[in-house]
Amino acid sequence: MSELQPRAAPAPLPLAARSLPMVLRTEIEKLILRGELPTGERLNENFLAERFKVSRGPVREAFRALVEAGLLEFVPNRGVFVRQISLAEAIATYEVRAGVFAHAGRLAAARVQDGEIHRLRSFVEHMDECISRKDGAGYYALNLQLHDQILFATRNSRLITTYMGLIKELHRFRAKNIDRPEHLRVSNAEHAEMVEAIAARDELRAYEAHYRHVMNAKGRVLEVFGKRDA
Amino acid sequence: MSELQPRAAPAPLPLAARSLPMVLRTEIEKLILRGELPTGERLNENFLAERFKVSRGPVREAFRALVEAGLLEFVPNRGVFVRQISLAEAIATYEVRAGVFAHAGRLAAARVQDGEIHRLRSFVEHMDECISRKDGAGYYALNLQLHDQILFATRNSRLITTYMGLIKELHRFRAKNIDRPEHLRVSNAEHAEMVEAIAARDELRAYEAHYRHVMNAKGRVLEVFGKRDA
DNA sequence: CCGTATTTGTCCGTATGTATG
DNA sequence: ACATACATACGGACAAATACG
Repeated sequence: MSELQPRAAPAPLPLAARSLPMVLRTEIEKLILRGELPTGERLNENFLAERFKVSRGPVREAFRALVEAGLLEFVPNRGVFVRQISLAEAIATYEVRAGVFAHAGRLAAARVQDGEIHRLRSFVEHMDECISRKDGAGYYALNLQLHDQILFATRNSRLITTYMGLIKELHRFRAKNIDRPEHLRVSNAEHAEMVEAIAARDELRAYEAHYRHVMNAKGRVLEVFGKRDA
Repeated sequence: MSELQPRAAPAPLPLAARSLPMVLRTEIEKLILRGELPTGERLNENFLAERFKVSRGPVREAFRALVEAGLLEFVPNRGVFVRQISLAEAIATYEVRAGVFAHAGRLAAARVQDGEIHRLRSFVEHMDECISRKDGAGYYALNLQLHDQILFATRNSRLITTYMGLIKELHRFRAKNIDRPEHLRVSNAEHAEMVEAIAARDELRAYEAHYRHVMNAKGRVLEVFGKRDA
């Protein structure tokens, strides 16, 4: 065990405790979600294997997982591509997301704890302040936290993973309307209604509020992408 | 030949992307869903590779996909196991399924076509006849078709894949209460309400009817499995 | 249209880690 | 507890398919 170093690992990758394919799966997912791998781009097995200093086997296994997750597309004998989701597919996915998130709102209304209500309301207030300050990045970050807090209030981890899976597929269509203050005001008004419905523990009202919130977001995406994409 | 694509992304979408790992993924999934591979069982790479007359590489890739789909569980340096979903996890998944299926009912009510309504009603009638005949297998088959028909009426393929993914995870808890006629009568009464709500194109009524149907199924599962599983 | 280079698909060997007597 | 047997983990080699000049 002294000088023998089977995998001394110059390690450009954060060697997690998990297996190599799992680490690669996570790392490649990050590259996709951050947009460093453009949609439609083909992923070269050799290139990624060399970049992560591993062989092609683990890379291929990571690919299979990401295909199943809907982030990559597989074409036999040609390779995998960063999934180029069409506007029609995005609309369909937004609809599913609306149903899931509306359900999350319903469950949150049924199960939210008193302390959480205060946190939810403070998120909305701080987001209003971000709008006044024209702090789009701050709004975006708080927006993610608010949604996470609502999901957490459902006490249903399977619901959370389902929702997250849908979100990831839509990465290409997200955060494009940060710089539209009028959208932000409308969006945060919806947040306020969602939170108050949860606070009132009114399940159906929360369901409807969350449903409309995502469906309106779908409409805003259509405005932005509707003309130039099919 | 008109214009060529610049970078040739997912070119001609191969309707059946058949590669060896994909075939194996499907075959192993069938084995799991049919119960030929008991839950909790460890899957030996060599055994499966020899059984399908391939090497271990494609088998491992198929494993990764099925892990991502939630059908297998992965333990580093030990292998993959047929996922042993706990009752608590099953309850959580049933809740998600309820939200998704309720949403399907809502969309179906909004988009169903006249011809489909007749088919939906005839399914319910034939299922009633199956109950009278004590034909559990026939009821089960029609039940699947009814659910498929409702999902199809949503015109949202992403919703269908999401729902199917949830169903597969619950395979272990399904079709256990076929031999309970009293459950069947209740279940089909719920079907009738679902179909009539869709026929009336009443979105919220359809939402509630479908929601209750799955939640009641969750309750019936709890009755059967509640005592002996945690 | 053909030949060449590149990439994917598959298989196998070796090392490491785990279970077991 | 130790040694042995066995399964997984990863890398690498060869074959097949595709892309390109």
